[in-house]
Amino acid sequence: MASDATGGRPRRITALDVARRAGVSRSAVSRAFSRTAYIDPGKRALILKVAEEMGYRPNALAAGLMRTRSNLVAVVAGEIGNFHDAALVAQLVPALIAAGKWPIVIDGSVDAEDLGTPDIFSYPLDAMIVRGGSVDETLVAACAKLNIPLVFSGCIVEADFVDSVCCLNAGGMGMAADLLVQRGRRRFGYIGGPSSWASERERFAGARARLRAAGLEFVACLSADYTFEGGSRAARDLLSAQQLDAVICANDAMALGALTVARQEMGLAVPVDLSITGFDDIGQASWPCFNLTTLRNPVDTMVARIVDLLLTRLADPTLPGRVAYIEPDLIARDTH
Amino acid sequence: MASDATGGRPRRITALDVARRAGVSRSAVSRAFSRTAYIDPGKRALILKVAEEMGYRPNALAAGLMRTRSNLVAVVAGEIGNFHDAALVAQLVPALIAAGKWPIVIDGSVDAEDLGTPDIFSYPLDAMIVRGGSVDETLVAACAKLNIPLVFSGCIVEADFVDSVCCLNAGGMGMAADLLVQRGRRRFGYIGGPSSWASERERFAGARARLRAAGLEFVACLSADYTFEGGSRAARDLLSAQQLDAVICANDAMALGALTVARQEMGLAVPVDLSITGFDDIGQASWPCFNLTTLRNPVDTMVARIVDLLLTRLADPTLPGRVAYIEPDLIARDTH
DNA sequence: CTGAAAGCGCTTACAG
DNA sequence: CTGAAAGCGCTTACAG
Repeated sequence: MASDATGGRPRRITALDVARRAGVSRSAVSRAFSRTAYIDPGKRALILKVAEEMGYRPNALAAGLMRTRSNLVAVVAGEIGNFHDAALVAQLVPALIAAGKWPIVIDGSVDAEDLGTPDIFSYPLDAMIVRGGSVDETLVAACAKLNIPLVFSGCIVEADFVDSVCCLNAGGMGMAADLLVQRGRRRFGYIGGPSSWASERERFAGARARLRAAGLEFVACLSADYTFEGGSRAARDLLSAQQLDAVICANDAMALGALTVARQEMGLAVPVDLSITGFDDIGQASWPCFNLTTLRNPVDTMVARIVDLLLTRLADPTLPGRVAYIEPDLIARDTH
Repeated sequence: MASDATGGRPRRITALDVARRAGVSRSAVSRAFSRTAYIDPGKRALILKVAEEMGYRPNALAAGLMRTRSNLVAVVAGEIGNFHDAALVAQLVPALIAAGKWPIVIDGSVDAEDLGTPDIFSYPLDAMIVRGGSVDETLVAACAKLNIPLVFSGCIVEADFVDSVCCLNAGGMGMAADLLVQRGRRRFGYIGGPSSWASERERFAGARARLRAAGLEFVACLSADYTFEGGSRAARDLLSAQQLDAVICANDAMALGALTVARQEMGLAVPVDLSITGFDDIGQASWPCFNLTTLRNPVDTMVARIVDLLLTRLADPTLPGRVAYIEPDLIARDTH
């Protein structure tokens, strides 16, 4: 490795280093690493061999300066502690890499406004993928200004350069409500998330609409934070204040908390005395100790749609904003 | 935004665009965005205003060509589906960003060898952080050749440019074994992970050593895959073949699976008939339906150590390889 | 098929 | 305090 005048970290091997050692021009080295460029096969082999020996790789940062693509994609994982969001990111990462894009993962706490702090928009991103139940207008504005395509997952954004993939929340929750009504439940409680989230409002509206269609209203509604603990607290409050025979929860984590409180603290038999449903079908929902009745919000389909929207938009940036709807499936297990 | 000759995506605004509009040189624009450079305050304000209007940000890729740092750090998240590893990545991401580094997250499946596929080493990474129970020699060799500092979490790597942070696995499992021996257990089973993992071998050895100190040996050992389902299967096999009064599991996910099988399928009362312990103290371990006795492998401490090792090494790349050991805490809940 | 040259967008001595 | 110039490491027309 080449030495460094400052005496610190040795500098990275460059194409010129390889060119000198192999007795060719830097252009030849560049061509040896290019799929499309013309170069004598024997010469290419020699260059690749010397490069391998010296530990040379073309510097993607320098190459990116010439190309129109950086292959860098920012992934904003709003609630990375949330089981379902974590599963999404876990599957999205390999899918992006397989598509030749490197995911720079960011948690929701990063402030897009503050120019003084590290700024992800310093990088010429190919695109940004955002997971979240609500739209961060600052992000959308920044992407618009910088002309960075945006893919939203979790809610629908209306803008020219933005694509969205979104679960049919209302329809899904409607199925849960229908199932419970049909089973004979009449006194419904609801545990939701922050009503600032579009996805939350859709889920609530979907459940309420189907209850109303059956001539029913929620007896009580509480909003929590999409966590097991939040669902536990909400269920404790709800079930001690009201006589209920069904609790519809806006996601699985809260439903599992509610289920645990109902059984262990309230001494209720689920599903004999009480029905509980969730949303997402996270891994834990199918654990035999829970066997939660829920709606599958399929991560694999979601990831496939996101990557598809991303690649087609990169291929044609002039495309109008598109929305991919994802159909949730009712998974009727043992808690309804 | 400037138009593009090719008619495709408009190109990004450059310092020259801003310079022209503001009537200054490109150097001045560059200085306006630099903390250290001298520039007239009024001129800086003007430039920043024009830049803001035009949506300009210095391109980190071009800037990185001149600097010694790219601020890009690769995070290899071996088992991103694993609850404990997922929690680690979830906390590591904001910690790195707060330290001014952007995490490019990679799943373990990415092949470091294959030059044809997308190659993370094309980017001049400041460092690489690897989470895993075993060492990928290919990665270590690649980092050595490219002089990229490496921080390992989950096992110890002996090399000049590599720092490791590692839980005291043997000591932790020893505490679990001691607790159960002291409680009067005599017929021990063990559910471990792949024995190719150093962490797995340490955990097993730690438990066995303390059993032997009490004159005991494991009655039966099985190795699974660190998942709830794997732990369930192993427990089914173990408990139907052997009469056991304690099962030590190498992680929490497997312990929760084993606990569920013991109670629901085998009709065993835990902790009356059988003790079960885990390792990690993942969030689910404290759910009231489990209340698992386990060893806390503290994610926050681990993340703090990783970032600390990273920053000190970047400050002085000549440092010898260091190891930060993390003390696990016995969390005695209700399953022992 | 090849090398010399221009240029990608930035930063940083260098003169002034 | 400022601008013109050199240079970071690469790619890509341009002549040959």
